[in-house]
Amino acid sequence: MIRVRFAPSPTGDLHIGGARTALFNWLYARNQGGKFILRIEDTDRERSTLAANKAIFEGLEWLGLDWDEGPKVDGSYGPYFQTERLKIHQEHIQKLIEAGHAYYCFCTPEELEKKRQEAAARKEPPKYDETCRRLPPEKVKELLAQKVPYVIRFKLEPVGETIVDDKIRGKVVFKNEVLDDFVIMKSDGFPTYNFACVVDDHLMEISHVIRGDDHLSNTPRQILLYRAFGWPLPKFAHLPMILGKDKTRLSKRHGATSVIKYRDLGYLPEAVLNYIARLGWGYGDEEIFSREELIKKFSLKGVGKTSAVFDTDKLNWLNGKYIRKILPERLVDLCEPLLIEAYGDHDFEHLKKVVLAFHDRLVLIPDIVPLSKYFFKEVKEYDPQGIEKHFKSEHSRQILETLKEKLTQLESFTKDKIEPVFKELAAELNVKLGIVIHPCRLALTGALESPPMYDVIEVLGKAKVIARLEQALSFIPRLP
RNA sequence: GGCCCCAUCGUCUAGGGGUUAGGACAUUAGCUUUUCAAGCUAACGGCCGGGGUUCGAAUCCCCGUGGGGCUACCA
Repeated sequence: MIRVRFAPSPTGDLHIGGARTALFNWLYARNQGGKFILRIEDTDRERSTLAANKAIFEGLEWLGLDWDEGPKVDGSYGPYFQTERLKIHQEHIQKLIEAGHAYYCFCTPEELEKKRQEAAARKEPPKYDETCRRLPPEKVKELLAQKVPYVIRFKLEPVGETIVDDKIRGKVVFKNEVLDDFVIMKSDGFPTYNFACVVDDHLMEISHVIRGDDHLSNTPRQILLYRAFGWPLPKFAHLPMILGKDKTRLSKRHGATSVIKYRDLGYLPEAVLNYIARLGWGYGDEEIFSREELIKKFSLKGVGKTSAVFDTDKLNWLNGKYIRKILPERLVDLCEPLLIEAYGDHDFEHLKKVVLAFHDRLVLIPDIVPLSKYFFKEVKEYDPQGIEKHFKSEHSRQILETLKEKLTQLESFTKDKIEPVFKELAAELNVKLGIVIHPCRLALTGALESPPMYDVIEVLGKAKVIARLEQALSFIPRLP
């Protein structure tokens, strides 16, 4: 049985990088018919917050990455919050101590920091000097009795090498002598990442550890722990990192990095999902993948080794693609609250027509607000360039005048009835259609660009159209 | 500093000894004679450098360079 997990630490929103890791795990599980497990690594008591927990669930849920076991979903391998597994971790730490694989260390952080600096000054690797590893048992007992704060360190034999057999990178060899006696339990009694991760992955029977590249260097330490326990190794797969424009690790400096922020900016979850799937993964020449296609086509073989730069332009393109694909009702649902917020309550049928007029031209959902302004607000001013081009020309006044008359006479105010009016007028004046349309567009919208003219006229409605033509007609004579 | 990973257009990627090095985003141009988008077409643009191996290297090997990661009582 394939069992994979996403194991974020709740110290902030779900980041793009984390979301991509979650996605690849989820895809692998779904593709292989395995289980996707969510485990919250909250052993950093200082930085973990409840709000961050919620934010992670929210991000995953928005992307539709459902987990088979984890918080809110029972499984038989719980608990899924690491801090609730404290007893389990402590028991395992005791086992290692008893087996002679771990020991108490009473060095203070200050002492360690000092030693590190000294080592750096001597240009030596800042390894732990094993002071406490050599403490006689009586001394240890004494210090424990005196309640001197301590951590537990893993007793690492600095000989031989540890090979990480990675599904993406192949065999990676680490000499054990470059490692040191790392801490497995902090002085607050909580396990460190490397320890808790190993114990939980084993107990939860995780078959594949798929995680970011930044953990590759941690893997030999973890493998040594598996060995000390006598446990079998899971398969490892280290994903390439996601970088910002400047090729450094993606962070707040690069703008929006939290998945939820992308929702708030007006991106569609399927667009974000599609985009991050293509970061580090490819499938021939294909670019657009539905969730189902992603599940069908995903494989670890398709995952590359090179880090990827997050490119907002391409995300935007995808978002536009997906917006054009979604059902009208959904687009209306997405736009309605934004329009109401900007322009107040409006008749739903009218609002619906406005939104659909822009279906082809949105990149981000909130684009609807500025684009549709003239459907909700009066036209207060005209584009200056437009005035020059379309209000000062030979026929502009006559055109608007005639349009007003002809449109006033129209019984039904629909596209198919509106179109002939323009065609006839252009023919009468012997000018191109644009000559008639441009001044009209400016008069009705104040702008140089809009959806197709007849659509705008129909949606605007007769009363507003006539009123705006009159407004323009009284404006033009006042022009210098 | 030590150790580890990585290197194809600006960006995401396909290709893994013999290809005109393919696609996508972005950019530029053209077409859509109602604008702007959308759509379509085209152009621009790349195998980090140096050594090998080979008849032949973007592809395999080594070195260099560049970028990233780890080296915490963070995960």
